[in-house]
Amino acid sequence: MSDLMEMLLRRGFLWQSFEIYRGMAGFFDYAPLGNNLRRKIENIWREFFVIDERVAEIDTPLIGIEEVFIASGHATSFVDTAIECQNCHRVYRADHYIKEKLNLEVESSIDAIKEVLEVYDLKCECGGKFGEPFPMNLMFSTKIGAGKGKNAYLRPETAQGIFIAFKRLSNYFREKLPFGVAQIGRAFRNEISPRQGVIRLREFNQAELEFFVHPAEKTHPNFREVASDVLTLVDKFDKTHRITLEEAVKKGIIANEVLAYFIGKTRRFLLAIGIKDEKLRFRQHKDDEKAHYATDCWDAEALTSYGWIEIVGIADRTDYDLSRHAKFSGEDLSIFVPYPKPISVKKKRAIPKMNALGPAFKSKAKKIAEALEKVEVSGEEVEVEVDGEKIRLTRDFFEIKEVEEEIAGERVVPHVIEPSFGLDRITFTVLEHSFDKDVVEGEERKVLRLKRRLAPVEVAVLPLLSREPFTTRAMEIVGMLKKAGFYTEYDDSGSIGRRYRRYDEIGTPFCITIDHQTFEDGTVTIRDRDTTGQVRVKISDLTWILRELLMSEKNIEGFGEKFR
RNA sequence: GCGCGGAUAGUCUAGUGGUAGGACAACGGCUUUCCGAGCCGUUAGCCCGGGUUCAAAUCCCGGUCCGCGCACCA
Repeated sequence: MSDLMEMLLRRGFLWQSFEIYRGMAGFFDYAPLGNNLRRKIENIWREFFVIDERVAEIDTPLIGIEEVFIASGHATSFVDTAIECQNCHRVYRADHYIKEKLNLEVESSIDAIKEVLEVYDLKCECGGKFGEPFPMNLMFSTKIGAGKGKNAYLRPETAQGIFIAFKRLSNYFREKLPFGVAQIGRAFRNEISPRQGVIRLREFNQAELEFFVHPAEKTHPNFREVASDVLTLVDKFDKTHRITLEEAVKKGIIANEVLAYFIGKTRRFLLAIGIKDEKLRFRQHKDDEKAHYATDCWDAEALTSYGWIEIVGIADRTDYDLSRHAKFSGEDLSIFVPYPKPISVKKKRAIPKMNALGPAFKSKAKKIAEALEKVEVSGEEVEVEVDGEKIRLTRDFFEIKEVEEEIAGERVVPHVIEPSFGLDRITFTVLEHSFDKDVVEGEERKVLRLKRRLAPVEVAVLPLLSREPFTTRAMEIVGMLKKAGFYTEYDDSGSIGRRYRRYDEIGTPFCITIDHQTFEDGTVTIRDRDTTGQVRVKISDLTWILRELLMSEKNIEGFGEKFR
């Protein structure tokens, strides 16, 4: 086990779930410190992707009814049929293997695969025979209600809850594009063999933003803010670019400005929580790598002890999801977009002659007339559809009149740009990029150089001596700091040096020490985790000084007299 | 899922069939006090199930979990 993993376990960042029942792969508990860290990361994410944008956050059920995932495509592309070679035991996704070997599109059902295997006598590359095809269901299924119940799945991504609520959401945003909807929550994938600790989980935390834009206007009002940021891009041809976002869009490396904007914003967010720029890159998906819904997709990848791992996916999902849900639900999920100026067009319209229609069509005449008024006329005859019946009408039944019509706008199905964050991987990457060792007074120390804002314990209060009156005074200060809202710990166990190390290890940025001088002039010292330097400040100033220090990365030396 | 290796206290680890030991950590006490000091004490462990054996942490089988390789990761 790495030094970091050992510390995370021992000090209470991450624990294996179900440990007393011997555990289960793919599940982790967020222990007290890890839980606090992840929550703080989530809150900074909110600042970047909700508060700072035209974005609202919602929370939808973790359980989704079957219809949702049939429409979204997960029920077919997520529940794959697998085949295993009985000789070399390699497992393939059956439809992929058949496509590759036979160039045959095949339905991913067990029966269809079985038939293809028999008819074409398909063998493994090693020459071995395949066993019975079996389902490889990546969604957890369940039933809602008693008895037979209704088929349902635990959501494999948070996004679908947003698409489903689209009508309400577009109304909430007063039908004006662009807008975005965010959701932070759990998602579930029944991975075949999760490995690599928290990198691949069966239950994981996502922060997703669905940003809806006009398909013809993939621009973002704040693009200028990030346009000149320089970053590392690896395109789908594996070519590495070190360029500004503006250039990347201009050269067509990134398909559009919204995508580029969120790539830039994502990078700024990741840097703000302490991920190292030199260990961060954005990699474009190759054409065969993309999900079933995406046209262009960029992953933020971080360099960790597991190599480069995907921590954020930024995809242009186009109108795939909204169109699918529109089709499967029968609801109109488009949005009316007015033109800057109404366009006037000349059209030939049919004016129904009721005195001819009436006698000829009796009770249907009214409906025919209504249908007739809606169609555009091109020739001498016109066809209308009434109650599923097609009726041809000659000029005897209508007159033609040229009219000028104003068209105020059009209905469009928005495209969606989706930055999707894997919070567990991000939290882990932050820990890895923050974990450090240095030497203090000739001794190696472990120190977690978290951004101050992220520290799970923000301040530790330490009486220099573990006896009166130091302890009581220290506990009073703890009470004061807790009331002020700081995550505060009190600790009088062991020598002062030992205690400093304890808090260095978990990334606590500041230690307050109560010493002899405290009782002479009402001051204490603040010790900085990274420099181990100390300044002496008045107890009455402690709250505002800590608040200011924690919100920034300012040097403590500006806040008091240097002590050591 | 397959193959190889592993699992002993909170953590790290010694222990080749016969009394499970240490270090660090934690906790209590004494002492000391501004960078993992010292002394005394306490808590605490053989992954689970089965088998072989008079006797299993140790050998065998199965499972679980962890690591690595292959596969999978829409």
